[in-house]
Parts: sequence; structure tokens; C-alpha cells
Amino acid sequence: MARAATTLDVFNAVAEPRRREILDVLGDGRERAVSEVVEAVGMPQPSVSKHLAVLLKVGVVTVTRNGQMRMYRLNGSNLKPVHDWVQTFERYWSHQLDRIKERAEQKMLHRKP
Amino acid sequence: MARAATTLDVFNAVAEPRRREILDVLGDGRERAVSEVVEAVGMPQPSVSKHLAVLLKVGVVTVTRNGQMRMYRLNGSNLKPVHDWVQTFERYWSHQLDRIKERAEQKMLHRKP
DNA sequence: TTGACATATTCCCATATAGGAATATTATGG
DNA sequence: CCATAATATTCCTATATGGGAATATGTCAA
Repeated sequence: MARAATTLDVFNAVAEPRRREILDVLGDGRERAVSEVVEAVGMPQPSVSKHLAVLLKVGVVTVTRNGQMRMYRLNGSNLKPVHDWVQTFERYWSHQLDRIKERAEQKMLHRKP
Repeated sequence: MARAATTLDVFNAVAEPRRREILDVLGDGRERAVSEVVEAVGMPQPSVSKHLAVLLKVGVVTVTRNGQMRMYRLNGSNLKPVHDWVQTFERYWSHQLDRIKERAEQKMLHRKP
């Protein structure tokens, strides 16, 4: 089988650096016309439209028509699965923060039921 | 151009569900032989070896030889870039947690310098 | 050395891009 | 209705898979 489609889930969608760049532009939560995104990221308009289409399919952005413009807005909550998954490994880089919590987890793991 | 290589960066590497599954198995930080991973995820051995090779290339796991076995261990800190990026959007799903922090950020954004 | 076990690698193939260029679609103003 | 602006879509191509099967490599034990 070939590689999975980028429109399959959020993980694949945000694996593209350009799409993360677009999401960063929309990161403030304000809606933007495609032309504004094009201006911000410096990519060809068709590319931006295609990337936005992918992001739309996985639900990370929403669209609204406004005249001849289409306003895209970040739907950040759909990035939560990525956050939740990677959060599982947080103890590997935040050693100084939550020692207590980690030790509690270790205690649970090593417990004999 | 074609799609970027999965070995290019961590984002691409973890876009594969099977590889995330493998990382989940290694999530407790203990080293495992390939055969143990195979046993845990129920995938063919060659597939596991290939996926581990990808994870190794992007530095998310490390290997140690132990006799005829190769012990793989999670190197979780290399997942931090993913965490850091997605963390940017945290306010979109943790509305109930850090209202104060968010309001402070909004205040900074709307400030006239 | 030989056999058995643990892993990695190679081959082959169907598939899904992502980029560039050109074009189609849709809406607005006059 | 027509020209223009804003977006989306289509075509084409080079490329990188990921899975399955088969095989190679490496290591230990007797």
C-alpha cells in the first residue's frame, strides 16, 4: 500500500511545513482572506488554496464566504489530538517542572496489584 | 515535487499511525527488543524494523546491541518540537483552565505600543 | 562448522502527493 | 452585460512511500 492520504487525519495534515506555516498565520484566531494568507506566507495562490483545502478537510480551519473572498479561520480545537498524543511524552523534556507528578506515575507503574 | 520524506523531520515521522503505536509501546522508557515490539503491536517483523529505522533516523528512538537482539529505547525529548508547535494553540481547547493567562495575552496583543 | 534465532534489507507495486502552469469558477462594479 | 478581482480546480510529473514476500546479515550455542 502507498502512504496514507494527508487528508486522512490531523497528524498527516500538519506534517507539511507549509501547512503549519499557514496555521501559524491564522494562529491569532482572526479570519483571513486567501489573498491575505498568500501575502503572509509568500507562496503561490494555488498552493495556498490547495493547502487550505487539506486543512479544511481535516477540520483545522473553517471557511466563510464574504463576497468574492473566502475567509478562513483557525479551528484550533481540532489540533487537540496531536497535543494529547504528544503530551503523553511530556516528562521527557520537562524534567524540572513536575517531578512530583512523575514520581507518582512511576509509583503507579511499579505497583503490584 | 513529491511529498516530503518521512525521515525528514519528526512531524513526518509521527504522522504514521503505526509509528505512533510503536512509540506508545516504548512510552514507558524501558528498552525493548524488536521481537517485543512485534509482539506488542502485532505487526510483521519487517514492518516493525522499517518503522523503527525511520524513528531512529529522526532521533526519536535509540538502539543498543545486546547479543543478537537490538534494544530500542524511546528518546522522547526529540518529540519536543511537535509539542512546542502544537502548544501554541493550546488556548483553543483549554478554555476552562487558564483564563487569566489568556486574558493577559489578549491584553498584550491589543496594546498600543 | 552448523543450525537456529533475531533483525535488517531488498524487490516490486499501487498510490498519493506537492509544485508549477494554465484554466475554470464566482462575485462585484459600472 | 463586461472587465476585473479573488479563488478553486485541473493536468502533468517526479518522487517517496508502506506493505508483502523473500532473502540477507549477524550472533550465539553446541
